[in-house]
Amino acid sequence: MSQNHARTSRTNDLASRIDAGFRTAIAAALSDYASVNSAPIDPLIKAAANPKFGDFQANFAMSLAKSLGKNPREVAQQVVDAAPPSLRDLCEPFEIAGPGFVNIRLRPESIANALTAMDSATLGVSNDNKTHTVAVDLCGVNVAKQMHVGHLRATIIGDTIARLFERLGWNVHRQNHLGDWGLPIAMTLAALRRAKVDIARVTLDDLNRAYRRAQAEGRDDEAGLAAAHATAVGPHRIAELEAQHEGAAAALADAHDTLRRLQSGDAAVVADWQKLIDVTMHEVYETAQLLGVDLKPEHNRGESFFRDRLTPTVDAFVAANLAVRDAGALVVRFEGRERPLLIQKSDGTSLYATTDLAAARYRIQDLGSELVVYCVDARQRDHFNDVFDAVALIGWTKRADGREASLVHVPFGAVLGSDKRPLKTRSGENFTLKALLDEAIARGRREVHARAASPDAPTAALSPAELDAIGQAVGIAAIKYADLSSDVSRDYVFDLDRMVSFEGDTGPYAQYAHARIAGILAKASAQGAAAGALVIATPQERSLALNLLRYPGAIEDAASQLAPNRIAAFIFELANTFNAFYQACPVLRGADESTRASRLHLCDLTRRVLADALSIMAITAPSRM
RNA sequence: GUCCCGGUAGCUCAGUUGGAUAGAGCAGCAGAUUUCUAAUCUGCAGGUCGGUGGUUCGAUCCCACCCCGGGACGCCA
Repeated sequence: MSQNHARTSRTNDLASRIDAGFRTAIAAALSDYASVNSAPIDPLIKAAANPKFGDFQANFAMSLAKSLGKNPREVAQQVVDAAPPSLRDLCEPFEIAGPGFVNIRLRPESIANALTAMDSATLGVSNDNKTHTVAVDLCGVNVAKQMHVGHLRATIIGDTIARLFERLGWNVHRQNHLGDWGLPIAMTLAALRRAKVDIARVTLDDLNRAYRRAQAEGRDDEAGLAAAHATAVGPHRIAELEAQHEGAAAALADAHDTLRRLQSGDAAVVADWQKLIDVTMHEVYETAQLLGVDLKPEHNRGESFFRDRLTPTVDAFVAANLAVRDAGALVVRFEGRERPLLIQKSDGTSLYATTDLAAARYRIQDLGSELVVYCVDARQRDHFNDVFDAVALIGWTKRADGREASLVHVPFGAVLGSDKRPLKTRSGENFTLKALLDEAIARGRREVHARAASPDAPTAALSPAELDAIGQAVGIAAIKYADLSSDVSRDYVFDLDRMVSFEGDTGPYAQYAHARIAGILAKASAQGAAAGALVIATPQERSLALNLLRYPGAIEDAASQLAPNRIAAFIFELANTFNAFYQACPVLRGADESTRASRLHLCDLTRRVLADALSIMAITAPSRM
């Protein structure tokens, strides 16, 4: 995947100030030479590969020296000598090492000052004040179908990306592309109406069964019939299959008729269809709430929303000479690609690509998005590749203000069982999301209750209901963190034992670090101890402070790369460095007053950054656990 | 057959426009605890970065070919 999908205004953090300082130094040092290159030279500032090399390193000298035909260490020295005071004041004297690396070590005062500057409501994260707009396609449930693990990913990855941009001050449009139109819905609807079921009173589970039954009924058993003839089974069996075939044909005809009435606005059918959606969405919203996901009716932009835009979409491609007839269907062809994009079936009706094209146009030209993010299963990679190319071909990536929007698919991998096959129940069915979450919550509660049983546990005095609430937060965090903490495009094996573990790179580990800090802060508050001026003295304080300072950059990187795992990696690093600090640096006992005040300040900042980062993934951070 | 995605420690995975000795977690081993919550911390051990060539001062990263695994391929979404 290509890198920067979103341009965010870069924070004025330490790394940026070092970067700016070196740019100035390079320009000054190089003014001696005839301009080698008109482009500004990137000082290539990185976090140091190893603590013994300092905090940051600048890697510009090697490649630059080559183009100048000079010795890299000399070039590095010349640049270092030209460092402006703004840069020199920040750092200890520079060291030139190896082939020409510049090692940069921050002065403790610089760290304390930068951290003090970061201590605000924004925590140093930039805010674009709604000058950018993004649309995020998420969730994408199908009406009358139970949510399964695939929807878990489309929902929480989408929600995290949406929250990430909200945190950066973007205008965010959540788009729930419901499967609420077309033949599958009509089949279920027809079956329910035939059975005279009161649709408003059924559960999603009932609907799910009706959906599957309708699918099975509607399956045209031509293949079975042909096989029966070929393998010479008895006439009785063939008659049975023929009857089934006729039944299927009748069900299908009924479904088509229902679809026609739905599409032409038949009031009774439309009313039942709406009930079907209501029942489905009621449970979807419940699940979303359980997951902490911001998903509401106003985010619905399902297939039905685009129904009147389908014909104009097809017409536009025909008018632009971008679609051609092929075997009765309309296809868009691409240069250098065998695979075409079907935008109209030979019976004249449209299909999913048509809706996606209409939706892309809506998101860019009606909503004004400069970026449209699709959180959809990786198996639809080719499909979106084609759709995006088609949108570009017809020029719909151009926004009202003339700027180009980009469309990006964030493909996510499958959730696998321990057999490395897509997760299934014992009976071979897809796991419903609800079943999965119930199990995780039960596990979280078990862990929390077990620990509260110890008399000196901080949770010992809590009521069972309070412990249940914490346990639920732990269980949900376990699942969400596991899902979001590795590159989302990859498959992962669902292993509840690992996820719910309080050790290692897990949600509960992060929550635990937060609870530990909250415990100290509560105690400090009870003792009347207050945070004060920061003093960075020990290696653990330094490490914690530097990690805190990385927060704004981590958030910006996560956004520009649409990579939730970057947030998780930051959280894990921070929780780790905090725990090391906790071990080595007593806050409330055995420390003089100024040390205590400084460490309390570090604790307070760490807690807020941790809670803020977790909130972007919509993971709750309990104060006790 | 065409195209897409992946292959890094026993297992699960990071690796941010090519940079110093490839990093974590789990599992294993050795330590630390009358705890500001040990759900923790410190240390040890663990690698032909799928393979072979190429580009480069320098490659897990870029290019070519090959091997293995997964996926998608016109009227489902």
